[in-house]
Amino acid sequence: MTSNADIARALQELVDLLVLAEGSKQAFRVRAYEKAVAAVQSLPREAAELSAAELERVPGIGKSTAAKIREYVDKGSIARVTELRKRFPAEMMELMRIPGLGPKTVVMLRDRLGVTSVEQLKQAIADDALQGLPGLGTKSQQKIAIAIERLGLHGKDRRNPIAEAMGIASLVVDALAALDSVTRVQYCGSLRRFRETIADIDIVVASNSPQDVMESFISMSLVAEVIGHGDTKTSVLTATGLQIDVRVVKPSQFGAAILYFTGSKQHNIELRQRSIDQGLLLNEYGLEETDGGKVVASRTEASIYKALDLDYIPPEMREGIGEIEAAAERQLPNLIDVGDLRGDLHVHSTWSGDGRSSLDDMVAAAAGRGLEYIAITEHGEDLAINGLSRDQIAAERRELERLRLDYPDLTILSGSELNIDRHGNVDYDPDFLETFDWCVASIHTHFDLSEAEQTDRLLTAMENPAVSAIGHLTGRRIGHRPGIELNARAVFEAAAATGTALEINGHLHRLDVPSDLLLQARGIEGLKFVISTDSHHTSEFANLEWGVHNARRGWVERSSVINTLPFDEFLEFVNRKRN
DNA sequence: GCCGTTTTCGGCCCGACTGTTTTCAGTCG
Repeated sequence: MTSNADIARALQELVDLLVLAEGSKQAFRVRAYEKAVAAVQSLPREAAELSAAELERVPGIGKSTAAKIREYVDKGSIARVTELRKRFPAEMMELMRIPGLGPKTVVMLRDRLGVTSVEQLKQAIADDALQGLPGLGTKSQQKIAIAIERLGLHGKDRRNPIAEAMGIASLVVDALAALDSVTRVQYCGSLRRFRETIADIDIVVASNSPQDVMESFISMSLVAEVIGHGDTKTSVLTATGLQIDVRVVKPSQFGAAILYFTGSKQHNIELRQRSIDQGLLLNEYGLEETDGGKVVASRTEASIYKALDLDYIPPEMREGIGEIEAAAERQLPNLIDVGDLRGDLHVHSTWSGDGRSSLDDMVAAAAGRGLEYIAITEHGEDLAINGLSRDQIAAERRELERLRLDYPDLTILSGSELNIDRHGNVDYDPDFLETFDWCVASIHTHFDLSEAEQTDRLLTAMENPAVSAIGHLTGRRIGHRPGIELNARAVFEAAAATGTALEINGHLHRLDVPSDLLLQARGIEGLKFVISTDSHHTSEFANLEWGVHNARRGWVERSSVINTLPFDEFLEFVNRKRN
């Protein structure tokens, strides 16, 4: 069946083509289809199973888009797209990837110079043919030449794994926060919304001395090149081509500024529309009355949402997929905070071949974080090199006995991270499996099976009474390895039916279950999650926070996360499946 | 193209920066 992701991709191509046809990203038709893409992506049902009439009832999808979705599902292509492809072939679309080149310029280059590919554009620049064209001078020609050289390094569609971006953002935030003239600093953009890949880093600074801030920023050693430098806004590139934008505002405008720079674009548009409807104007400096300009709110994000008669919407949810309507109706999900988590059920130590902190250190770190219970889950014996034999597990359990005496306030479970083989079987035998308090089962091999095979092996693993949770569901490594193919809905329904929790792995390289799949899991009765760190080092208990961010992005309710429960209730969940 | 308890037509978010301009178009977020 055609997946929602497939349909969204097809519509996105239509969006990209229409930008050229309409001459602007802001064209209403472009924006309408853009909205439809987001609607399909966040649809909790399979769009392919809906009739045109049903599709039209989805907000953001009208008569024309509904027909195109049906056309794509039924015929595998959209006539309008095929027609536009002839006008704007793929090579020409490539030109749109060059930073600084927009639809107007791309079309003009074709009409005036016959340029329809990057190679032809390079030749035209070599021939000095660009300058003199309307709106283009020597500088434009130079900038385009440089941008072509860097294409791929930091083009418009370059995206960086969140783990890399988070590290760099933290460096800059810490450096700017240390300045005397700075009162607040916050990274914003897709990083704050906790998207898994980040195009560039946006940082907002509250200060009355913007010049000081900008000078400190551009003198940082990680800055390789300054690409834009104004009174309040500076853009730079790092040596690896990652773009960082710093914007300075007055402390009284900080809330409005971080709201604006956190986005998403669609969320901002909807907030501003709502403002207009209430006779207000919203920009990055504040929310003010349209007539008179009296500022209604600006210092904090919360005050702006309140002034717009909305519940506070956390950054992770600001994607323009219905969160504003939900906030208006007081129907936002009851989201989870990191402080709600009482336990971590996926922890390794050096007993596992890939662990990097000792068992004693891991337990001490967990206790230090104030956790009430943890499961030590070394790799199962089937994982070559890293896994533990039965004898090793017996030996480690003796260590656990000693540690339980040392940490009376921490319940320490003897667990395992089992390996799901290609047929859905796991390590050890049923009798030995019963001796564990908690087992999470994960896929570590055979990433290239078909969707049906992957789904089957997961379903088989979930039927095993010893398997209390499925670890890092898709097995993806963000930016490095895609996840396995799987029928997500079938897996979610089986997890709910068998009483198997799905792990939300908080490792920044994983964030797995991915948030887009979590959105699809909304409304499945009885489905439970466990937010885990997959710690291999004491520092990685911080992954609990990342896991929570990812869960919030997926609108996961606190009540569906089992490690928010007091230990005895958590144990009830485990035993319900075992008995 | 989508949407609507004041609209089925006429709206549709807002501003910074750059390079080309002598007041603005294009791009970007």
